Amino acid sequence: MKMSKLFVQTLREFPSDAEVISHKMLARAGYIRKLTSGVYNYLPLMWRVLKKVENIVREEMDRAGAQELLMPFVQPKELWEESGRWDVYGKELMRMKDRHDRIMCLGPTHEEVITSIARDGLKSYKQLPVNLYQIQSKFRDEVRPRYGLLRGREFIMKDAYSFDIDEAGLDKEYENMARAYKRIFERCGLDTKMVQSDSGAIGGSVSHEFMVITDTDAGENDVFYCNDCDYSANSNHAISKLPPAVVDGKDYFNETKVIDTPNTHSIEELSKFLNIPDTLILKTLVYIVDKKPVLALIRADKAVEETKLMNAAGGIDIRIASSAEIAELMTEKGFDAVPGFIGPKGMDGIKIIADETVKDMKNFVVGINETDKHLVGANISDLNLPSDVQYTDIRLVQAGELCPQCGKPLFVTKGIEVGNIFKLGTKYSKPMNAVYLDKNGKSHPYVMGCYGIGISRTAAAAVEAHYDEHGIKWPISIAPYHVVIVPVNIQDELQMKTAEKMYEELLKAGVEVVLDDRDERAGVKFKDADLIGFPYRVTVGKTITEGLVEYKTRATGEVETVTPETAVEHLIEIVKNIK
RNA sequence: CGGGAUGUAGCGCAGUUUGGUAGCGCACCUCGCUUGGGACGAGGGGGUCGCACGUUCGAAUCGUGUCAUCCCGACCA
Repeated sequence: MKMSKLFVQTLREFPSDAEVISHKMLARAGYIRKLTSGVYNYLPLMWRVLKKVENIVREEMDRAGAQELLMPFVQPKELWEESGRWDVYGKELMRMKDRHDRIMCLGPTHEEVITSIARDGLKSYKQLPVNLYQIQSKFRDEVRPRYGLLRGREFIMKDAYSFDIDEAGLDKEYENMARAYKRIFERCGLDTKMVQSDSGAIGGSVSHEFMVITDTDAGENDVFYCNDCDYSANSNHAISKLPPAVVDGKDYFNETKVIDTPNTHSIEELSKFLNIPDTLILKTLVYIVDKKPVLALIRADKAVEETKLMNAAGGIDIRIASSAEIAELMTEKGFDAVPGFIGPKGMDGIKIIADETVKDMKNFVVGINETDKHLVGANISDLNLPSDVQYTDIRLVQAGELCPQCGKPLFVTKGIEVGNIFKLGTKYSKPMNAVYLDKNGKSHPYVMGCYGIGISRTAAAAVEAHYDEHGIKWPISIAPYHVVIVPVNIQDELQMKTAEKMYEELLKAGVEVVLDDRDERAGVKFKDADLIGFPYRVTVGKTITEGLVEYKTRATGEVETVTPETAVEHLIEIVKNIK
């Protein structure tokens, strides 16, 4: 490709609306252009990168035994009603009507469609197992798209779905996919950590996410991990053992009684006022899960993990209640307390979920729905709670708590989720009546798994992982081109001739090469080469009179002076060895 | 959906307070000069000032409304 014809416009400055590195770099270097919020044009350089990522994914999926197909982007409402997700998927599902007023949606994921395909085509146990995948655009109407390609509304995803006769088959395929994923991300130049996670709207029991670890804002997930064993989990799923703490208040309270605690609206104020550790306070939080109030009880030094709470409540939407909603709830129950004094006592009819660690608390302090008062020296039995209180893990893990597997302290870091794998079981096959016949002619629902990789997000994550102040440093496996040849002065006949000769030879050898034939000063070409992120740069300058060119490696900054022939040989060798 | 901010040329911005011919830098076109880290000079093209309504002799500027975009909090590849 001649640079003069390459469709790219680099910018002198970062666009003002870009926040994270990958967005800034990709926009400034002319890879992407925003069309509307969360929706991007992939310009020629970007499209080359995306195709490379796709091809790596394709090769590894095929190698793992999966088969590629392509499903429609537009899907009918009826299919989503079959799985039951039409009513639960929420506003991320972009819904619309066609000209006949039939209700349709844009595919945010394809479990329904693939299950409908499978049930038509997979009738016998002899046909199983099968793993089908596609690489396609998805649309999720995110509440707040941001960070460029990292959280777009329209994005490219590889989604695979496996069908097995039983759990054992699924387990095997799950491991198979986990291995394939590891290879895929390695080939894309990304270090990933496979962590346990919540399975969210996709559903199912077990799931893992592949995280690119980062210390920047681009990592939207908190990942807890252990240095002494292999435990690691997304914060929405992480569990821990707690280090010892004061949970029995017998040294502080010798009887159970209501006392005045004026103006103690926060845990901090309350523990200071009573001069007790906050581990002795039972905190009550009001959440709204699927429009209904839920009380969450937890030791006051700990925070609630909302996803866990939502799952425990069996909901699909959760948020903390507003003070107006709390006031309304108090009125409804005949109380007159403000936040800070809310408690579970007398809240019959409201769903109450307590963190399991609450069971260990004795002689603690708790709100009793009376402003400026608390009950001290209390035990659960004093609260007359309804019998259906759930005790389960709803606690947000904090760094320093202990690993659930080996008991050593946990660490926290941020991660970009580039892929995930789910064990779906029969979540879709059952309601959609997708069954096969076994040896005895008996029908069973398929046992399914699903496996996603964000193609566009993976490319963006690669930029987050490989850049410097001058621009992108693509791993060669996914770089848009392998090398740029820069003749310093295109009016210099020898320079230009040498550059063109190398260009032809590299092209012939299958090296993806750009010749910067623009009539620009060298500085401009160097700046653009760094920004765009060509893994290698060959500069043909004055030293060509001595038969030498400069050979520069973008990733390391290493510069060598070699003959054009050597440079060409090097490059051909390197490209041959790209995995 | 709450809270904050911004909409003026492809990009980055000034002008709005105090209404009066729409500007600057980069990018783009032409010519000259220059050629190893975003040179320089001269000339040029490009904008219904987000949109609508209103106030006014006159609106980028004032008012009302609306839309869009971005940032901070709950979702997910």
